[in-house]
Amino acid sequence: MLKGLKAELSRCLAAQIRSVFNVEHTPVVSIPPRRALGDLAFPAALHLARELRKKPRDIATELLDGLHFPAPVKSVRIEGAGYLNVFLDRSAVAARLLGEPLYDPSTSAMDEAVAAQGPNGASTPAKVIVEHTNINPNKAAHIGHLRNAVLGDVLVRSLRRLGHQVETQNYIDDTGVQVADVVVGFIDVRGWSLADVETAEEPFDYLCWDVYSQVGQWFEEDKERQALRRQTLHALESGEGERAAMGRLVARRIVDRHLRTMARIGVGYDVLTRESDILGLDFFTVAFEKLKSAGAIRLEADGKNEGCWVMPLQGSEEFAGLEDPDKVIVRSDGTVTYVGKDIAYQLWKFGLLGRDFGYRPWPGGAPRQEDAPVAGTDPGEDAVLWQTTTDDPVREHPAFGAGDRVINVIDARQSYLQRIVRAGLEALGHTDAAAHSVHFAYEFVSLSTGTARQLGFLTDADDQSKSLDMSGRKGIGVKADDLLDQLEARSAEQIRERYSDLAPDVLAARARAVAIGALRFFMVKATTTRKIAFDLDEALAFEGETGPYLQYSLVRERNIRHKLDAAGMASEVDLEALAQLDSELWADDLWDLVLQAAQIQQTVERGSSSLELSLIARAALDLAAKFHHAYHRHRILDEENADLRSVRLAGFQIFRKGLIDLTELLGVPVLEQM
RNA sequence: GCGCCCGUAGCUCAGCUGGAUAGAGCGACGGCCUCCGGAGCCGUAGGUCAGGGGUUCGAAUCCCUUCGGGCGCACCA
Repeated sequence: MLKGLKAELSRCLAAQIRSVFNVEHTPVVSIPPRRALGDLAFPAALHLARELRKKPRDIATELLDGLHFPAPVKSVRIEGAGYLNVFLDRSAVAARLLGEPLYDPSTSAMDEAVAAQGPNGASTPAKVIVEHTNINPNKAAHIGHLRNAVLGDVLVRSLRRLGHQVETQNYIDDTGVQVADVVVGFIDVRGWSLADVETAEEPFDYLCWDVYSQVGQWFEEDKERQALRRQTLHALESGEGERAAMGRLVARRIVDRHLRTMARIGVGYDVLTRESDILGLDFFTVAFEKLKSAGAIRLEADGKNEGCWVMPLQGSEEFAGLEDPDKVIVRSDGTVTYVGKDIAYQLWKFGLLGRDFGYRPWPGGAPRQEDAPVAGTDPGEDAVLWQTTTDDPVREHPAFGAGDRVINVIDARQSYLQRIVRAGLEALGHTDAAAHSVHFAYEFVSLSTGTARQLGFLTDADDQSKSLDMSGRKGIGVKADDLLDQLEARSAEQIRERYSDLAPDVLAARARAVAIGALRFFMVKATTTRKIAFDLDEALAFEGETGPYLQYSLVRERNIRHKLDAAGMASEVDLEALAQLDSELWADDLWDLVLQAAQIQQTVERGSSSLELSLIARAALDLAAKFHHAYHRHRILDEENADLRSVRLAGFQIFRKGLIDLTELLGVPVLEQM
């Protein structure tokens, strides 16, 4: 909302700098730390000090002489070291903010470089592909997977809000070792038939969680047994026989569970891409030919990689200092490594492979979210969730892949592999695609020592100084659904304390909304470069910097409007009348609330372009905190001065508009009551 | 060994491209419901921003270095 005004004033000041000093400078705009110093600040004089060899304050003085800013600027003053600070007509600005949309597309920082290279020219928005979740379909989702899914989902929401065309993909590695191990677990360890697995009771993902850690131990007991893993892996890749059928069954049932878990928190996808289809449609064969003819890979005749096709990396500075300057793409036994498959997949994502998947709707459709508390996530009854397929593709389907930019949400431990995939694109001459391949790297989630001990993963004898890494193989971790269940139970308990006579379904729906808000906010709040030591007590807290804190602020705001309506008073301000009110009516702390809300577009732009989504969470927190503060200091219902009531109501309306937007991006449900 | 990330209050962390008196939350202590719901608000205590150098009018922020911690550097994904 504020962005247009800032740009306008910035241009104005740039013209003044040009006429006074004859230099080109694009002034930045900030907000002073205290309202007494002004509403906007231009540190231009400080930035020009070196170039002009003058004291900042002297530069500011020269600039101020003859400087004219248009309305709604009321005055300009020099403050501090040489800031040019602007004071605004608060009522006029507030009226303008309420009348305008929160996002101004004309000032949106659309990625023009990418848009211009799009197949349809710069007029269409660039297509961004975001891949996230990507859980191995062999066990229940745990809290580490939740971090991935929530970050990916918030990124998707933010990009869409800024006007980008986004396609959300969830990659299903249904032919990997992890699925193979569970197949071995069912067939060789437990002696189950296909029918046994088909009819196994829910929760199937919980069952597999145990089978997977069981088979891990079983392999440990006798290393010879690992031959079964290799045998199963080959079966999965060829797609033939009972083991392959078992693998398909396990993957289908597990993916179904994962989709339900994610639907619970309002996370959905456009298309599920399956590794088995990448193999079945010979994507790698195509990529392999391209790599060979581009000279990007070579067959090793001797040495430790004898018989392998390798991609040399030593030419690139990025990989300088590596012990082994070559990366194996095709193993000596002829099978393809993960990186090889991923290069083929990445080529498809950019539309550079020259081959496409077949598609069909996911059986049963996209899982619905119960009560749909997360805004904008209910896919609707007729919504189709697409999956890739080799056998039975349908003719009519949306166009998938062929993005202008690709963002892969994968934890930071895989940075090296992501860089090799990018190097592969470069080696094929696709410099643009390589430049637009983004690895959204976040640090992984471990368990705090307290929580690890609480759950019995650590004993008092263990090293208590560091957190415990989760491990599916060892069965160490907190299942996503367990955490959600606990959150729901905890919030139901708290709601019951406040409202003892709620109908069970109303109580359950509210408890779900609070639980989702707490969980999603928790996952986005942390900086992505910081490892989360997951602590159950902290995650279950509903006070302080939490999702429920945001939700509660909106409940309070709603209550004011309800009371105003009940008292026969206006619960919305008249914008024209508001614009005429005296700026002095706005207390500084109330005005802070407005300024914070007015910066949302820039926060979301900065958050999504830097992939630091915690900025969005922090902005929401800051906004809610300012509201709670103003709520206590500036009452509306018992205020006798009608102008003061208007100004306060306007401030709260701007707050609501802003925080509702941020909660939608974060996927934190908004409640009427809690 | 090489590369990336981290080191800020008792604990968990914010501090954006260097800029106006280092901020939150939790925990501790003390206040505030005859109410616009206390999942909230206000206050007190608590910090040589790991150490050392450098660049600058100005450094928690940029550069170098030392010391701690984490992750990665497979014919596993």
